[in-house]
Amino acid sequence: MKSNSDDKAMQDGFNLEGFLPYRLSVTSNRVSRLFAKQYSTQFGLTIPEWRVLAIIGQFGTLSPTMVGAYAAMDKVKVSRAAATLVARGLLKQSPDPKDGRGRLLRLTRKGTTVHGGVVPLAQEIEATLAQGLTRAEWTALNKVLVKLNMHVMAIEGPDPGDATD
Amino acid sequence: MKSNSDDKAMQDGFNLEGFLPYRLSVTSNRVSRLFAKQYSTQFGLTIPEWRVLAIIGQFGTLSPTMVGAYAAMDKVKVSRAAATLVARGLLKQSPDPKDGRGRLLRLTRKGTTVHGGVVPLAQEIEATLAQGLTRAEWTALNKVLVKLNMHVMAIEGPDPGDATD
DNA sequence: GGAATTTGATTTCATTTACAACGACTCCCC
DNA sequence: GGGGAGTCGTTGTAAATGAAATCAAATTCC
Repeated sequence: MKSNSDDKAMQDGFNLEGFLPYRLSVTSNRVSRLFAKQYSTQFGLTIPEWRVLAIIGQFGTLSPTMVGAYAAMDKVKVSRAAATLVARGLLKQSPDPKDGRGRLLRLTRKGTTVHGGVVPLAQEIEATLAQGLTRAEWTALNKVLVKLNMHVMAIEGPDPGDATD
Repeated sequence: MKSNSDDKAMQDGFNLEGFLPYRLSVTSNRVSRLFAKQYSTQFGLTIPEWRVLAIIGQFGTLSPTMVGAYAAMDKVKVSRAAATLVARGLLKQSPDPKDGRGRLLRLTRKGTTVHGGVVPLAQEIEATLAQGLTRAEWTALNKVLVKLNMHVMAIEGPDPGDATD
């Protein structure tokens, strides 16, 4: 892999490498791939699926809409992820007695077991990632991401849901 | 949108909100959406397309492989983005005289013009983003993302290409 | 020098995804 | 209490994506 560093480079001041949105995308995708691979091989779960599982494990019985709100996923993705989790016996879906349109999602016994295995894996991967940064960098990164996210939300206006992966 | 904060929450110590890979994904996707919308409406370009355009604008004549290396895109995506850019007359593709398998991509006159419009838009959007953070936070974010990216590369092993969006 | 392997780029195919339409139901208001 | 508007969740469809197959040309190794 040879580079033609001088040919025409830097003719204008633009440099993709130093372009933050690009960096953000590349790093995020790389991290997501790492997770996706782990969850896929160890539990046969996609990222949307494990997010739904994590949220319901954390908050208990929830409507799909609530799951989407907590997990920053649009309703289509929640619906399909929930459908496959139900099909695999990890989630139970029942009608909402308070609202004929709504559904309620909760973990089955099996789902609880899987959730119990999934959370430690997430924390383990996160710990591996954290080893690449100092503690100060890590907490700063988290804080700045939240701040940037809120800023973009303010610019972009209302929320279409989130999280491509 | 009412919350059931106490029902069952925090039964274990896991909290998606504070989970860095999740934060990274959500913020990255939101930023990408913002860019995608701007490029789509103002230039009719997708993100892969504008990346290819930006890279070739920056470095001059390049092979698709090189474009992929600089832009962190896998070769399929480069190939398709290049094909549509060629079809729209922004790029010219020619055989590589040095290597019968290779191709060379360069900007057409029209492509140069569009590139000249695309870069300022990118910088403008970036500037808007930057307003949400202090200068120190901004540079720190960039640096930490690079560091994290390198760490994950080391863990994950060889590079399959990148950048979903 | 010629078979076997490797590499650059494209194409094919199965999967994933987003967008829009839909059916079912609730809410609001006259 | 009945009609219109809005909401919840699912499904259909068209585009985007990635993995593997393919094709052509170069490189390697007897």
